[in-house]
Amino acid sequence: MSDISASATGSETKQANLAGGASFSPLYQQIKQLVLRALDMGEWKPGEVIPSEFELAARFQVSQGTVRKAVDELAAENILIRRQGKGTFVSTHLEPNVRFRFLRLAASEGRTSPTQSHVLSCQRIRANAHAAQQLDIRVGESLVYIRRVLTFDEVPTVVDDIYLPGALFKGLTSSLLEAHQGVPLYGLFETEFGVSMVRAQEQIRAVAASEEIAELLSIKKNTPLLCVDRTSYTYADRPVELRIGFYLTDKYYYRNTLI
Amino acid sequence: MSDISASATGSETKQANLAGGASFSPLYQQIKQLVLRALDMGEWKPGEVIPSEFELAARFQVSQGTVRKAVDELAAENILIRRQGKGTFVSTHLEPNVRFRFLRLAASEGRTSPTQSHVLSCQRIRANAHAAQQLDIRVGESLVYIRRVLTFDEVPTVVDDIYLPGALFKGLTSSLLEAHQGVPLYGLFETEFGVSMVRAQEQIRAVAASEEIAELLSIKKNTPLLCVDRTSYTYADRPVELRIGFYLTDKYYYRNTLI
DNA sequence: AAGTGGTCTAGACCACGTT
DNA sequence: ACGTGGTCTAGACCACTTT
Repeated sequence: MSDISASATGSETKQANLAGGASFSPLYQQIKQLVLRALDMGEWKPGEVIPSEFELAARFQVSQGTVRKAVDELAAENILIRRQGKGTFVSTHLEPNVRFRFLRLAASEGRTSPTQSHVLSCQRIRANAHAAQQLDIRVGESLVYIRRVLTFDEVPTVVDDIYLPGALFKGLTSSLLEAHQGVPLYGLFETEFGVSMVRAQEQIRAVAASEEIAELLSIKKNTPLLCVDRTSYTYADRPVELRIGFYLTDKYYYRNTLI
Repeated sequence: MSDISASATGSETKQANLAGGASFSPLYQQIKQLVLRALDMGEWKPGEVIPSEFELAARFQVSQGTVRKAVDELAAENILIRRQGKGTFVSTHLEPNVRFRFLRLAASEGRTSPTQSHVLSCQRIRANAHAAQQLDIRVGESLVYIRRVLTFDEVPTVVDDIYLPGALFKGLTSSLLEAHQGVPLYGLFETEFGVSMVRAQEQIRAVAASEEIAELLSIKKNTPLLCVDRTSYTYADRPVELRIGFYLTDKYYYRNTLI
């Protein structure tokens, strides 16, 4: 990124001819990466305003239009939120409107009443090979393991098994989770641990409910469930969460838009 | 859209103050709608080039930058494809790279070999209440009903039940489908019937395989399957296909990216 | 009134593909 | 050499929010 330095005047074009030689990328992509890096370093926290387009333009020595294009992409990825007249803000999982950004279950009919979350377990374990690979850590390193049940409209509907790198989530305990009842997990991760989930990849299968899961959802063994395998990433595209969810889909369904 | 008429000179701004009064929308959104309308009218067919940005700018009496923004959005929605040096093309389901744009099943391990499609049924039926509502037609109107099985790597994996408005798909018969073996259905719909699927909405559940479906997939009854309920839309956002898919997910999974 | 993002325009040059 | 999309800049005005 060291090629963002010289200033341009008049209509002199500043095409991004990198010094390194290896990879080329347009200026606005470089700006985007710089903004992402600043977000990753915690320079601006979720919910806060970032500097105006002109301030960023001055800081990075480019025109406002170039900053705009970088911010446009980050806004399209829900990482930033523009608010006309007010500024551009860092997205947060605590805002009511994007609270369930990553929960794709919708009701077959009618409303979705307030969701309830019950934590059944929160303990430290050691990473097995699969978790280590997915989370880009070493086998045997510390993990936080959380099991919880989500209840929609009084009906237990989701069992989540969540695995987090212990190094990033020091001090995450049952009592901390209990102390933040009603706060979405991803919101708590943001405020308490400075870890923002920005993107996730899911793999979905149909499975038969095990005895264990069936009991938690008050259903019969072998009831068909969605098994949703999720890996979540931060600003810097590092994987920081592994989550296996079992979704009961008789009253709710997983919705998706293909484009 | 009648407010796209007067020409602007110099730095005189042409903000989109509509005549109708009801709804306002930025110029580039109006251009986008005009392009969509042209696509819907079949002015440019899938695979063809559309006019250059400057030509479109002249046609709609706006600057090239405004056309660019409209085309940008359409390209982001995979409706148009930009090719530097060549032009902007209408997307098609026949291109190898986007052939399986709407099929989200990926292999758990390794490759996905050529998919085989076997049509089991293709007949005219009358729309029931549900289909009529979803497809925005009247109960009792003619539908084309197709049942087919998709086979991946020699393993029957998907059963699709497809419902199409008869009025749009006159002449769609088993023999026509057989005559186009190897061509994806959506590709055939484009070339033979001028119907382009541009967007789709899916609702996913886990279900137990019925006797009937189990037999088609060579599995045991009650095996858990993904049930994927899809409604597909054209350029003008009219629903033109209803599809219920049953996916066997022991070797394949449904993948999804959350942003 | 001042500051922010939102839109629109115009012109320059670059990279790619075709002729 | 030419035409296409891709990038970058600069300046104008609009709409919204806060002071």
